[in-house]
Amino acid sequence: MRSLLAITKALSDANRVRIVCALERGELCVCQIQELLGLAHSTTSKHLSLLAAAGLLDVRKEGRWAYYRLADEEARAGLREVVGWLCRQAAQEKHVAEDRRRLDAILRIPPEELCQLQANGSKSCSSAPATRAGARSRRASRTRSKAT
Amino acid sequence: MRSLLAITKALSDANRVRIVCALERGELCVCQIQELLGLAHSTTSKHLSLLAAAGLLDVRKEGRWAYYRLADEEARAGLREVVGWLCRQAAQEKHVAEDRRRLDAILRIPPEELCQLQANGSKSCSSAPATRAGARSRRASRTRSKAT
DNA sequence: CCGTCATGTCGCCATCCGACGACATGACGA
DNA sequence: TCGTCATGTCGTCGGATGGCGACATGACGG
Repeated sequence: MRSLLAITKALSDANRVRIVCALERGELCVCQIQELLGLAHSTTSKHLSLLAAAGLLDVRKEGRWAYYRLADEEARAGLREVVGWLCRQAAQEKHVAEDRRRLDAILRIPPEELCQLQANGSKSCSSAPATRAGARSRRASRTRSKAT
Repeated sequence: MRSLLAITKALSDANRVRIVCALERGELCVCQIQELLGLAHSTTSKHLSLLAAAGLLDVRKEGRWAYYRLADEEARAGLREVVGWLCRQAAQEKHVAEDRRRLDAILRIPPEELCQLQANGSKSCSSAPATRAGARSRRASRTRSKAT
């Protein structure tokens, strides 16, 4: 009952379901997920830790950055089955469809830019992609140029 | 996100998972589930209501008695898939295996007897089936003889 | 080394949730 | 009709949980 409940409890929160659905499209770094959810980074980190502890997510650390993705070994415990069901159900909810749109916008912003904006206190930079965010980010894109 | 979260939240509690797994063997009346869980009847009733509200259970009222079973229309919303996965995962947990044993014992006690014992304050009559519970229940078994 | 930065952890607070007892409801039997 | 009985509902209470800010950690750049 331990691990089973860990999984069901992990999937019983709206923001965590949003994370899982977002990661179905591929791995994301913490700041991108934070931007998608619109939560404080501490809260985001806690959700990610909880999902990872339940075996649903894997982490890949690269320097100061952390990339989360759906666990590769899902098939082992039959997790892939539930995750697939979850995302299929979620796809019918408008909230998740909205998230897909927002994620598209977020992915167009370089992650370093995201972190800068988040540090500066601007809460929803993804809802204002019209600011030509990419322009100012040329400067900062040295550090992580190798990462996707 | 509404109904999806209702389902995942409903399955995020150990006692509710136990209920779902127990009902995989067939419908049960409230007093039998209450006895299996060892909870107050108000708590049991609340759990059942929550599961039914999420669409996981159906109720069948017969006189003063209420029988709960896994929802027939699960296939419609793809619920059967999750319930199947849940019970398969749960079957590997010793808690649920223990529940199967206890449920066997409970099913050997006439429901009216169960309710009498519960009303008399004896908490775990299923753990003491050696009292020849069936003997005294001959008197009371008129009312519900047609059920089951 | 030292500052900066992305992330993780901790402590706090508001809210949610599961547990219970007490009472309400509706059905059966007298 | 009236008491009894199985179940449902309500109010309450304590613990769990999600949210945040503040601080710790470890990596990069100087």
